[in-house]
Amino acid sequence: MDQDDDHKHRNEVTLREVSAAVGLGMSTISRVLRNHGSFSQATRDRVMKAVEELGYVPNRIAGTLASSGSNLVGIVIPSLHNIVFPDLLSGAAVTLDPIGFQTVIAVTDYDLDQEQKVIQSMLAWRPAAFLVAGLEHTPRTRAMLKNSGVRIAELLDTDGEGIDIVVGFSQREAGAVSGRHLVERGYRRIGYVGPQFACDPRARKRFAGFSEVLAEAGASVVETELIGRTSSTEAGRAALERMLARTPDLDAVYFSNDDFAVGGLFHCFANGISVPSQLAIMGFNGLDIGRFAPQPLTTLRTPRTEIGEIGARMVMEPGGAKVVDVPFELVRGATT
Amino acid sequence: MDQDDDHKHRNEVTLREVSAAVGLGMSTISRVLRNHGSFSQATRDRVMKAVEELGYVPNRIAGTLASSGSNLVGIVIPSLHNIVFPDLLSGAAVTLDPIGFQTVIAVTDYDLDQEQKVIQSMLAWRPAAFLVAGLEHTPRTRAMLKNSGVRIAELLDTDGEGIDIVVGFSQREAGAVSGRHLVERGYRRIGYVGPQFACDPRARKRFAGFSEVLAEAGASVVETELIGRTSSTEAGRAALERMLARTPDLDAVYFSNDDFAVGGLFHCFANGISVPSQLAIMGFNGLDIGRFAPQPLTTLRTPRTEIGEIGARMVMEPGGAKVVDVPFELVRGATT
DNA sequence: CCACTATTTGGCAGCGCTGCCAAAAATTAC
DNA sequence: GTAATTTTTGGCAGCGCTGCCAAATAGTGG
Repeated sequence: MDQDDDHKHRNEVTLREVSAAVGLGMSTISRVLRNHGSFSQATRDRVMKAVEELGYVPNRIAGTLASSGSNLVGIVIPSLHNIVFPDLLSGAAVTLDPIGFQTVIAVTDYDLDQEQKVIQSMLAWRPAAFLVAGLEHTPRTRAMLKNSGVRIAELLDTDGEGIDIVVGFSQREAGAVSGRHLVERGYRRIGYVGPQFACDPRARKRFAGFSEVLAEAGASVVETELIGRTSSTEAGRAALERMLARTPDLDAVYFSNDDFAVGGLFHCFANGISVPSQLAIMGFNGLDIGRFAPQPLTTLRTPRTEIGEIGARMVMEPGGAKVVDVPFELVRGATT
Repeated sequence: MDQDDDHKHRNEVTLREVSAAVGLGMSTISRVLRNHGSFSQATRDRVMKAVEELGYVPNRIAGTLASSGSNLVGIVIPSLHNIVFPDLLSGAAVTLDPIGFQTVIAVTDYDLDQEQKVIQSMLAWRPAAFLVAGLEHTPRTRAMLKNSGVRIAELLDTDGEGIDIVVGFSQREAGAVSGRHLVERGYRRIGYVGPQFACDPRARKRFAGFSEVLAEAGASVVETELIGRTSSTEAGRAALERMLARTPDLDAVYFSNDDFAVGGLFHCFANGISVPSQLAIMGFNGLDIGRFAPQPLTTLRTPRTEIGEIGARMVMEPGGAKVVDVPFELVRGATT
């Protein structure tokens, strides 16, 4: 029918219209709008008035094409359902908002092929910079990123080779610190609950550091439960239940994140298992939910907001490749 | 100097380069890449090969400018720290991803002026559509959105006048249903914990529906605790503690969301208050955390993922303004 | 009052791509 | 074989803006 002809030539107000209305050249209007170059105060007022009246909205697509430089920053994260990533975004926003940069967020669902796809389509918008969670990428992703010439920061993890800027902490070391804590407190028969390793390379690294420390101390990871996609209370609760059914004499369980750990804690409450005397529980991330549980959870507080903020800052600043280590902190609660 | 020349002319591969390499006109390359119009299989192969070899990444900025139609969908939400909104995004992604649309997410922090700002700057990128949480906007926002001619869906709330498409449920009615549940189960001295009303208009509407039902039943909201920004366990826990200190003889508390409610539950566990015999607790949203708590939380499961999905679908389809009501469901747990 | 320097303005090319239409090549019909 | 199609390809204008430079205007000093 005819719903299509507004598709073509919307009666969009363009610079030309504003220019005609004010009786000044397009370049002048453009300078005023960007507050760049020189013009008189009188001109400025007239332009602003016309812009207001006509409801002119600058077209950044045209602007960017002409000036080759967008105000877009691509952010690539595996999920929004793990609080870590919204926190990362908030941190980045602290840096980016005041300087007028806009974030374009893409979610990969912990899938490197999906990551490649979203990065490719973001690249088509020629972002000024990229923030990407993690160091693991397909070779093709890495190549695209390198060739693009776009500044890129990889966040959260420092165990590995980065493309340009890397901001995070050693996941391996975080796992090791957790393991050391449990060992020092005398736990020996320890279980582990975490996501499928294929899904989350950072969890895998933590587990590696963790089990290595245990081995050195003559303890060991007696039981392992690997959970599919979700980062949920349910999964943690069910995992602990299954694990205890198989091996009732565990004395501690290390959960790959606080959501799982809280699920575990719930299982204990619901089944009269006393924590930590019968079973100790340790989480990871330092979430609010764990901190204010009836028994505060022992966990590792990760500096995710700072990582977002620092990553964004570094990617916007000139300067070469760098690695920044942002420290985490072990928080002893009442569950170990 | 010449430091300018890499700024200006990155050695970007453009259609022209590909065209030269293949020995075909630019239009042909363009058609192949968009799989639009006709070309021979041989041509397609040659083009794809050259694209691969040169590492050509199409420039959508130019493409969009030329064709006036972007593949961007703007999504505006108040926060990422309340699971409701990531769920909304996931729902929208279900619709949008397969048809090749890219989401640009902006967060307003429950601030309508901020919302206006982000919508204005998104508009500069001429998105194909907008999804916005809530019906409350500044007059200016509403005007911009209307004049833009961009298709827009307002999500989550149907109590009020929408701009174009509205997908959600009646927040008022949700509050009323919750109130009715508590009244029917015999609770009379009831407290309410929720965010500052100024922050969250949807919570305000629920509260209105809730307290109206109570009033009709001769019960009433005896105590109210309003919480600042966060949607956190801590806030809920502290609020309940303060509330009970003032008014120990409450028999039920309605929390504006499950995060608060879980905080409340934690307070009860930690202080030996037995739920629901001493104090009943009701939440809102149907989060995983509440469902798998030691005592499953009574709550109202909200269809946020579906709302995102339906909203996105409607905004992409032709057709006039519509309101879609997506039903919620009361889930009776063990806390009332 | 004029030469001379700041300040403000306008014109034009072109960013990289797509839509349109016409030209060329391949295919079919007679 | 040629005429009539159909399929494939190329050329060109222009999307709305910005960068560059030249033109106009205002301001200064002698």
